[in-house]
Amino acid sequence: MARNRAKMTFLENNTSRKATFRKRKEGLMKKASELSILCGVAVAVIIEGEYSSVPEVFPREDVGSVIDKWDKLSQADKDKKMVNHEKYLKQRIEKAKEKLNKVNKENREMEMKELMFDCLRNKTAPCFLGPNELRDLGVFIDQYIKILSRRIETLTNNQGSSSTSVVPAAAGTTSVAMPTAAMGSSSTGFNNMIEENMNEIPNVKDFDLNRCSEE
Amino acid sequence: MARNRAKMTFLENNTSRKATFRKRKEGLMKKASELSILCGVAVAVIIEGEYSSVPEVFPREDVGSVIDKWDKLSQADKDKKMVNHEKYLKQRIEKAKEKLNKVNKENREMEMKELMFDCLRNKTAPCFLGPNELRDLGVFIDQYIKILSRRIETLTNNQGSSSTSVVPAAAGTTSVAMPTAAMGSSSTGFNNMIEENMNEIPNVKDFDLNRCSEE
DNA sequence: CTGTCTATCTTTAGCAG
DNA sequence: CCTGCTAAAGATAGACA
Repeated sequence: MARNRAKMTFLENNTSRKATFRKRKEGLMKKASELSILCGVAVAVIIEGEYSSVPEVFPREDVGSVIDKWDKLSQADKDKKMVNHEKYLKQRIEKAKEKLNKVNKENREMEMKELMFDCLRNKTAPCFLGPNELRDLGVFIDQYIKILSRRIETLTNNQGSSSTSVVPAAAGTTSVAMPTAAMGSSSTGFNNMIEENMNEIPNVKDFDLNRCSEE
Repeated sequence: MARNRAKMTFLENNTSRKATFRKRKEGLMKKASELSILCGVAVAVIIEGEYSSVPEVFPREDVGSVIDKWDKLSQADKDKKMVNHEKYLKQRIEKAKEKLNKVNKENREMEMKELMFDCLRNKTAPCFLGPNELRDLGVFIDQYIKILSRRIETLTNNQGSSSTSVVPAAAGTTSVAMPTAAMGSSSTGFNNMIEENMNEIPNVKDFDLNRCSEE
């Protein structure tokens, strides 16, 4: 996993597999050692090598004591803890998918936001938008206005004399059915609010899909 | 091990120790998983947590099969493989020390080389050198000249008409007792040779001592 | 094969919500 | 307690000696 990102599959090439085995075994042992030292816990690592007839074993007084404790557990406890590799990987895939969905959602939101502010700047919606996109944009703007309204309400009610410059009470909770049209004639107060928010248009986040395929 | 380098000791702070434990446990499991996949070997990791009553266990069909194989080994094989943590760390320290010595040696050599070429440039030895340093420098230059002579011999004997421009046969194998004096009146041939070598004066290498203290 | 180098990729300590 | 972020340290694949 350097120079060029390798995909996470069995290494067919004999030479490189063995080289990788040696290197990564060292790395794993080191990590185990560090975890053991930093957190004061016993750690045992057993690697059943195709390269060494005898399993490679890591640290801690003797591996036996750690193993013994494992052996003495009830079967129920073992079942609970003994995640096999496939389950482990499935768990990781699930987590990765969740993250992917979340980031995709965030991306969509941000694109919407950018689009919305573009509309405001040009006083019209981009001509490349289809009916579906326009509807989605409308829904998004509705929600956005609601959020802004709620915030305005909170701020005016709780701390009317706050130093934070907030637009008094324009563009209330009215839902905008056809937003692009509505925005073309928005009030001055609303425009001020827009100005303030212009600065915080975030960039579309990136999400590395390879991280999913790797796990 | 980010932002600021932490020393490798038990984490006294309860909160950060637990946080580190969780993070590093995940990391260790991931590494184990990867090693298992890439090299097609069975790997078992058992972590006896102070945070979980039951040991944390990693992958591979069932950990039991890996453990069983370990259990079935002869005591002799076990002793051979069952390096305890202290031994493991001592081994690493040994290796680190060897590396340190090696790098120190290289550094000294390179400093000598630089010094030598400084002498040649200025046609005299730096005034800050004590008798011992001068003697060491003399010894070094002796050796250097010998190496050069040997190379010249090889090249002139084996490929006298080679395209490689090499000084014919100056500054033979004569040992220089007081090198700085001798060099002040060196032959033109030798000076040419020096010119050629000027380009390859290497920088003094660095060696991170922290890497030793950490292990 | 065993060790060394280094450009890249991955892990993680310390913070901020 | 947990989650997410990020700068910095660590790990390592591929090439080479």
